[in-house]
Amino acid sequence: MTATDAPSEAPVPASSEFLDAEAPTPDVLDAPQADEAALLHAPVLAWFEQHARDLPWRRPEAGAWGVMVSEFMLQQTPVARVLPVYEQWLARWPRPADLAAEAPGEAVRAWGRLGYPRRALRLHGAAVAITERHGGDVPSDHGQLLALPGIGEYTAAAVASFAYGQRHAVLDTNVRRVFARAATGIQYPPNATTAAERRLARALLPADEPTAAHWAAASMELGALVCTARNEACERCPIASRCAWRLSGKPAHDGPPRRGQTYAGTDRQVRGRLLAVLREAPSPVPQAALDAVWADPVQRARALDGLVADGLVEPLAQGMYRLPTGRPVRPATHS
DNA sequence: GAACCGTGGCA
DNA sequence: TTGCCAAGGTT
Repeated sequence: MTATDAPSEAPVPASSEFLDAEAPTPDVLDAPQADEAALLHAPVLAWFEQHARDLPWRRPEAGAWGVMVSEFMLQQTPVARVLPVYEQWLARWPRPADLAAEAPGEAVRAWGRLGYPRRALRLHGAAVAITERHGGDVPSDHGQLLALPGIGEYTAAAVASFAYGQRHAVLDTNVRRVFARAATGIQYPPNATTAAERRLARALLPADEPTAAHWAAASMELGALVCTARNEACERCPIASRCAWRLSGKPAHDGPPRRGQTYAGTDRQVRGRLLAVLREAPSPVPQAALDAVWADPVQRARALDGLVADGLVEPLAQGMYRLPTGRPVRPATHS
């Protein structure tokens, strides 16, 4: 029997077919598939026990809020740069309500040079929503997490799993790369996350809830420390003997080039310079101070308009600008 | 789905 | 020196 002639039944090809991301995937794994997946779990979990980094958001005292803050900061930003900002952030705003009580501009300022400052604004917005809608406690429900600003599929699953021990497929760039290599046998995952990857991640998820939560953290850590994008360290990999990519001779990536980002000369660079001026200024700055950071007036104006539209900058009267206060600027009225 | 959104370290 | 890469989300 094959998957093609009996779609209503679970496909039962030989081992390794659980790796076929294109095959119809049953909700419940049949025994051979489950066994195959289980062979990966124990080595990775044991490796994690030995090699997991002692990161502050993994300590019990971090709580769900600490986990959530770390996830926002870690979106596209390396751990090493997050660490100091994370510590200062949690010391200053130990609970969501503490951040919610602040002006959003203070969150943008404290964000420093982590990059993508809209994340700071969204984290502030999430803190406000948590304070207003969830009694000040980070929700544990995946759907409620997903409804918060700045939280997408990955972050909702990560918070639910890491903070609350729930069973979710946590598909970040590290896990996607580990699965692409170990299970699918290719060097790099596709540019955008595919339905096949989600199916595979669900198929590989341990059935037991706490084990699934550990698996999520362990598979991610393996991608971050061993199965990295450039110099994979197969000699330190606990599942090297089962890695489809390695066993097939590590064929080079062939698909479309992985998207590169240009930066120099873009609006993003101009936005970054403009916001840096405002972050470092304790009080509103004049237009002239912003004009100094970029020569092209057209691009400069476009970037500043974008920042205002995004809510990252608040224009005042007399050509003055500042980080957002969160309170509407009182319109000049007569009275 | 593609484009856009920062910043800095490293091979 | 420069392109690649980093615990993504939103439009």
